[in-house]
This record gives sequence, C-alpha cells and structure tokens, in this order.
Amino acid sequence: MSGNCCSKCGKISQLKTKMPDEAQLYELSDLFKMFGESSRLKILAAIFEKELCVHEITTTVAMTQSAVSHQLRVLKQARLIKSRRDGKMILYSLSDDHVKVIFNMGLLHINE
Amino acid sequence: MSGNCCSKCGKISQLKTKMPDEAQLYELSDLFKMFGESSRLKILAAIFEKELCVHEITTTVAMTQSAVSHQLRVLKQARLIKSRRDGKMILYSLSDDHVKVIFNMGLLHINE
DNA sequence: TTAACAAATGAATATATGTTCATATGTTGG
DNA sequence: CCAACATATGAACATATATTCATTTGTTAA
Repeated sequence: MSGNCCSKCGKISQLKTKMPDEAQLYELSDLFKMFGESSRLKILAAIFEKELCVHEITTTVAMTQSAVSHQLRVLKQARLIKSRRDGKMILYSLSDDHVKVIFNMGLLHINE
Repeated sequence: MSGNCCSKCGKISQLKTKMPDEAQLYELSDLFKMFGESSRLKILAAIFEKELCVHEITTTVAMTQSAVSHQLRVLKQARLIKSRRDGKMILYSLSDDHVKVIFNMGLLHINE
C-alpha cells in the first residue's frame, strides 16, 4: 500500500520536493483547474495526438464554436496549448509533454 | 522540446493509453477538480507528510473549522484521503501515493 | 471589393460550488 | 449524567466561471 503507486510511477511519489509556499500552491491549483473541467479536458484530449483547427475541435468535443474558442483562450493563457495560423484556420496543439504527463497520471489513477 | 518533459518523468508522456471515453473523461476531470481548488490543495499539502487532526489542519491552512470539514468530506468522497478516529479527534491522511504523484507532477511542471 | 468562411470577443446569463453561520452529533473525563 | 471539547452538517449566501448570443475581426478566392 505504501511505496510507489504502481510500476509506471517509479519513484515519483517519493520525490523530496520542498512543500510549496502559498504562491506556489495557487499556481499549482490554477494548473490543475485547467484539467478539472470536462470541456477543457475534452479539448486537450482532442489535440492529444495531432494539431486540430477550431472547427475540428468543435465537432470532436460537441460544443459550440464560441464555447470552444473561449476555452482555447483559457488554455492558451495557462500555456498548456499553442496555436499557429494556416490560411483561414488556426491550428491548436499541446504546448509540451507536461500536459500528457499530467493527463496520463490521472488516467493511471482512475484505472488502478 | 519534444520527447520527455524532463528526466524525472521518464517515458510517462509517451504512454500509449487509449483515449478515454466520455465517462472516463468526466471521472478524470472530477479527479483533477480536487486538486484545482487552492483550499483543497492546501489541505492535501498539510497532510502530505503525516496524518493530522481537523484542528491541526484548520490552523495549518488558516481556514475555519467548518470550511475545512466540508472540504475534507469532498476529498474523502473522491477517495483521496482517509480518516480514523483517535479519541475525540479524527485523523486524516492521504489515501495512497497517487495523490503525491499527481501533486509532484504539477510541481515539476510549474517549476520547469 | 465583396462574399463566404474561420475564429475571437464582450456582455449577459446560468450554474456550480466554496464559505459562513448556526446547530447537531459524537467522545471523554469528572 | 453533564460539561467541555472535536468534528460534521444543512441551509443560505457569495462568488467564480462556463456557456450563449450577437457581433467583430481576419483571411481567402472570385
């Protein structure tokens, strides 16, 4: 029961990270907040494998274009995603692998 | 930039987990939601090292006893923490190491 | 330049949820 | 049993934020 949660997690749970100060805790909760809304999580999952334009994301996650756009802005401000223009379209993709790491950690947890 | 986010994360970002279905995504966002509120995150951080009674948590996180109790209930329902009675007091601790893993993953991200 | 398409934005609204306040429940020692 | 302490709980309230609706901005092709 103690020790590592599973073989895939290695020694991560035992990392001796300094307990974060007040400011860091807010930063941290803001980060997790991004993953804590199903609509945002769906969007992140949609662009997990490859970049997609807003329209593709909209149909994938079954939300209105406006709602998607608003959430994309939030995710971008949090630096979890990035975008580039290609003609009329704007393509969105994950900023870096941290998103995948955190996402997969959550998956491992609920699938234990 | 691609590949692993950092040495500590190993191959986690490359895990070939099946894209979660609708139900799993809700489960996942509910999980992250627990970490996405600073008051809850403070409580989790407070009992990171050792179990604490409600009163100790209350003074550590600087919240009212009632607010702490309400959040403890939420965290317990999410199975992130467990409790045991010792006399008048009830001691709370983390359910398992998943909490630490996810917490530390977030820390690694914001400290990159 | 204009029409058609793609995406973003601001304001209003709806909803979810964290906190407070008052009170109830549970435990121990005298 | 009663007083003091520890924690939990329900309802009301406050606040944060996701979504909608209408509109605007930006791009391309004719």
